[in-house]
Amino acid sequence: MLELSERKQHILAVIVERYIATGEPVGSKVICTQMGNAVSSATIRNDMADLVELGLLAQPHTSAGRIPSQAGYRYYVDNLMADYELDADEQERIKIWLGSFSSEPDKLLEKAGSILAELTNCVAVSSSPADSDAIIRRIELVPLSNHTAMIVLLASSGILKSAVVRSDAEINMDIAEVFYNICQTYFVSRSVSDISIPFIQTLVASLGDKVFVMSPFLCAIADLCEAVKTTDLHLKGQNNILNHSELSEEAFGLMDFIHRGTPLENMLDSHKAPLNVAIGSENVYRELKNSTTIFSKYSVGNKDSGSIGIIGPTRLDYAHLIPTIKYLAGVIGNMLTETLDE
Amino acid sequence: MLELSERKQHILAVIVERYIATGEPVGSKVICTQMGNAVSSATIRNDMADLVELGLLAQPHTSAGRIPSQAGYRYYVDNLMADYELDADEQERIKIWLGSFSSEPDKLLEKAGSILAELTNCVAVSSSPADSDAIIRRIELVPLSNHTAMIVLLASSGILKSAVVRSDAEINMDIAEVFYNICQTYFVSRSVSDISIPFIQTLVASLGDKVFVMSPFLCAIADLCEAVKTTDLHLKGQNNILNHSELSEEAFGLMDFIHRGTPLENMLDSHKAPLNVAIGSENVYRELKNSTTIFSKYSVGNKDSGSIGIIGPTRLDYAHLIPTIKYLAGVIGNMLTETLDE
DNA sequence: GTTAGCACTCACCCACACAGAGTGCTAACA
DNA sequence: TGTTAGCACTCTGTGTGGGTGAGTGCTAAC
Repeated sequence: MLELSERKQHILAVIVERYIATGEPVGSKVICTQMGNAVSSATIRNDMADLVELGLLAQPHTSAGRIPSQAGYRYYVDNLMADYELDADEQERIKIWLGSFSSEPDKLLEKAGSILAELTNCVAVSSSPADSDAIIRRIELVPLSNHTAMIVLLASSGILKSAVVRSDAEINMDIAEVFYNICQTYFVSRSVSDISIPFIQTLVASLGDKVFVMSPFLCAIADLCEAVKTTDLHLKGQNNILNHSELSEEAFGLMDFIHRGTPLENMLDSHKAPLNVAIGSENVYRELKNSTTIFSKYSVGNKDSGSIGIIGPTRLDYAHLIPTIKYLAGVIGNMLTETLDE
Repeated sequence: MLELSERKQHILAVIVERYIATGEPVGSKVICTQMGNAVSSATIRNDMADLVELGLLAQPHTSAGRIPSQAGYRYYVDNLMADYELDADEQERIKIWLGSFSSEPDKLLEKAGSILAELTNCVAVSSSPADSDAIIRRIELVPLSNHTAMIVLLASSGILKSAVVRSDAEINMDIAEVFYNICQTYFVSRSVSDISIPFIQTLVASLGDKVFVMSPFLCAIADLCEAVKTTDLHLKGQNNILNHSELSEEAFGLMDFIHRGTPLENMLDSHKAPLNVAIGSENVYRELKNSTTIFSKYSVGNKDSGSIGIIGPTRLDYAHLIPTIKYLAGVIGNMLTETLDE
C-alpha cells in the first residue's frame, strides 16, 4: 500500500470529499481555506503535483483544479473514508418502508430496489436468489375457476414462484388429490435441477389415463423449477442515470448495458466477497469503465443468495452509500429467511 | 375537416413518410423525384408553402426542407395513413412470445410491455386492471411453513393478488378452516371497495379468542383489496428514450415524468376511447408536448380494464405501430378473460 | 396553373481573439 | 530541507466574423 504523509492524505481526502459534493475540480486555494490556512496554497500545489505523479489525482487540463483519479477514489475508500453507521432513525425508516406490506420475495426485492434508488439517486439493481441446487419445499395447487388453477412452488432458496395454468378438464377434488400425490412422490424434497424435461416426459408416460389432465400442471412445475434456477433482475431508478452529468456521455451505452441483462447477471454471479465495490475500470465490463458499482450479497438461511446494489458514476458518496447498501442487504436476508422457518 | 387537393395530400404523405424514415427535413427536389417528376419542384414548393400556411408543415429554418407539424401528423393519421394489418406471421410470433409460459396477469402484462418495447423501440407502458367495483371471486390460504402462509385473492377484474403472511401461531388445519369460513361469510362475492379498515376492525372485534391468530391474515386481505383497486404500471424499454435523438433534449424530463407514476396513471384513466393517439401538444401533460402517446385498452370479460401502449417521439411509424398495439391489446384481453371462465 | 431562373437566407463550420482560473516555476525565506 | 510569495504560462469557454451550401421565395414567361 502506498505510503503518504499525513498532509497528503488530508489533501487527498479534502479533494475527494469536496469533488464528491460539488462536482467541480478543486483548486489549491480552496483546499488551503478548507484546511484553515495551516499551510500556503503553494505548498499544497507541490503536494498535489506529487499526488498526480502517484496517480491518485488527475487534472482535466492545465488550468483546472484537481479531481480524484479512480485510484484516488480507491485509496480514499480503502484508507481515508470515515466509518459511518446508519443511525437508528434511518434504520427504522428503511425497515418500515420495506415491511409495510408483507409480501412475496420477488416483490420484496423489487421494493428494496426502489428504496435504494430513492436513497442513492442511482440505478438500483436487485437480484432474486437463483440457486440450481435449491430443494423443492412445497408445491401447492390453488384452484381459481373450473378450468384454471394457480401452482405455487416454494424452494429452499427462499424463493416463491407461481404460475396460472389452464386445463381442459374440470379441476376438482379428485384432480387435486392426484396432483398432490404426484408432487409428494416425485417433486417435493428433490432438487430443482433434477426436474428436467426428460424427467417430466418419463413421469408423464407413467401416468396412464391421467396424462391429459396432468401434463399442463407438470409442465408448469418444470417451468417454475427453471424459474427458481434463473436470476431475476429488478432495475429501479433508471431515470437517475440522467441525473449525473458526468455520465451523460455514456448514458446511452449504460442504459443499453443494464437492459441487456445477461452481462449484469454474470457480473453479480462473479462476485465472491459479501461486499463488492468496483470503481471505474475495476469493473470487468468496459461499458462500466467510468462507473462505480457497489453490490452487497444477502443471505437466506446462512447461504449467499442474491445481491442488491447500485450502478452510478465514480463520483459517489461512498462513505454513506456503502453502509446503506450493507444494511439493506442484511434486512432483506433476514426477511427472506423468515419465510423458511419451520 | 380540411379540404386538400389530391396533389397536396400526396405531397404531405410523402413528406410525413420520408421524414419518419430519415429524420431529415424533406426538400422540394426529393419530393419531385419521389413523385416521378410529374410536376416540377417549383410547383411542389408552391404547394408546400400552402401546407405551411395551413399549419400542416413546419420549417426548421428558411433554407431547410419541410417537416410535418403536429397537425400534419394528425392529418396523416386521420386521412392519409394506409390501413395496415399484421400479417399471420407477426400475429403468430406475438402469441407465442406472450404465451410461452402461462403466467399470472401481472407477469403477462409485464411481458407484453417487454414485447411492445422490443417491437416499437419506444417506452412501453402496461397497466394492470384497477377496478374499485371488482368483486372478490376467491380467497385461498396456501400454507408455506409452520408460521407463514400465502394468501391469494382473485377478483372479477381478472386480477390475481397474493401476499405472504407471517403468523405467531402455528398455521394448521383448524386455522385454515376458520379462515375459510370467515372468507366465505365476509369477503367472497363482496366488492373490494367494501373491505375498508373499519370493516376489518368490526370483523376482528367479533372474532373473540381467534382475533390474534386471524388479524394478520385479515389485514393482508385488506391490503390485497387495496391492491386490486390500484393501478400497477409496468414500464419497459426505458433505454429507448435515448434512441430517439429528437427527444434527447427532454430525455431527462420524460424519464422523470414516467417515473413519477401518478400523472401517467391519471392519463391512462382519462382515456375514454378504446384507442388513444395523442400527438405532441394533444397530450394533456406538458412534459409530453413533444411526444406521442399511443394507448389501447384491453377488456377482460367485456369490460374495459387496463391499457397498453407506448410513449415515443412524434416522429413515429404510426401506420405500423397503431395496428400492432391494437392487436396486442386484443390478445391480452383474451388471455386474461380465460382465467375468469367458470 | 405550371415552370425556369436567380437572388436570398439561414444553419453549420472554422478560425481567431479575449478573459479568467489555476497552475508550475523560481527565488527568497525560516 | 521544507515553505512561501510572485509572476509568467497554459488551457478552457465564450463570442465574433467570414465562407459555404442546401433549399427556399419570388418573378416573369409559358
